[in-house]
Amino acid sequence: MATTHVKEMKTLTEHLGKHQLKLTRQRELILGAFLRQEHITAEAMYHQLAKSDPHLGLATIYRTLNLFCDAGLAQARHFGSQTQYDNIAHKGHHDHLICTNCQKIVEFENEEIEQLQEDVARKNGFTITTHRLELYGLCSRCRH
Amino acid sequence: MATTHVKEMKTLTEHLGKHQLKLTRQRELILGAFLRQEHITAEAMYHQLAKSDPHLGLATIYRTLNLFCDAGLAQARHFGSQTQYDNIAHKGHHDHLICTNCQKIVEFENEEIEQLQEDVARKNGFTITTHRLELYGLCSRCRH
DNA sequence: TTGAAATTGATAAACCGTATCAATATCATA
DNA sequence: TATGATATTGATACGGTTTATCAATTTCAA
Repeated sequence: MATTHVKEMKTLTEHLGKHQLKLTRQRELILGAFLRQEHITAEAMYHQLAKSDPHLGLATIYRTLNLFCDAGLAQARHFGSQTQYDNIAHKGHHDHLICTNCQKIVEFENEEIEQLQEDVARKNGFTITTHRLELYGLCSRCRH
Repeated sequence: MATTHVKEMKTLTEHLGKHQLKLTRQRELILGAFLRQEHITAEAMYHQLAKSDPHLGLATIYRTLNLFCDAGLAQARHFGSQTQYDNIAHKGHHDHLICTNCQKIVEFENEEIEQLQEDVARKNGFTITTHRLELYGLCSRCRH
């Protein structure tokens, strides 16, 4: 973790410093695990990290993932009854096409749409830091 | 209600007939209230209808809004920790600009973006039934 | 090294939506 | 219109997800 995610680690420590928060073993551990994924739920991470640290509590994972959201490293997305925490770095400019029948997810990128989003934001006096675009429907297989 | 929402009433009764379901006083009442809004939560409707019918149960409202989804009159959308039921008739109006500092939400609609979304979906063999577009950033007041 | 303050783990509680079930309302049929 | 099979309702228990609580522990500035 230490050598591969220097940038994200810096983003986190800067956020911590700015808000009088502390860097803990658990936060480092969770950050390392989080950055390895594109998106994950708190529950999934709980099971995944049980091997590394059997005493790591679920509440700590929720708290930490929410902290990552505050720090701008993660983004919470409510899907069904659960919350997915998206890795901002991995996400980049990928938007999603999601099949509501088989749950298949196709990533896409569209520069024209991004541009129009900027236009909309500017017209309303907003400065965009991130966005989320999800198209729900049926994939070709499930339509039949 | 009776005279203004004839079309939606027909859609509902057709769905009811097709599935051996019955038209009840509660379903009529909830339909009338629902069609007056662009989107609403079950909880909000519960309080809103308490005046018209103090004994109307929350479970009935959930059941009925889900029924409207099945009938194609409504669409459920997970927003924050709650479920918003969108009025299909008003569809296309539920994209959002969200200020990450003050939580202000501005709704917008952009026909060009919608069109491009259709293009992307078609290229990937998808048929879109709904979508979610949220732009996160700072509003003009919070940027300063 | 010290100690004020933040964090943790365990778990209780809150929250949202669904399941259950006896009582009631609907509506096709006679 | 009256009947009765069946769908619906309201009240509430329940289940899953996330947050709040709090004593014990850890962090880190001085």
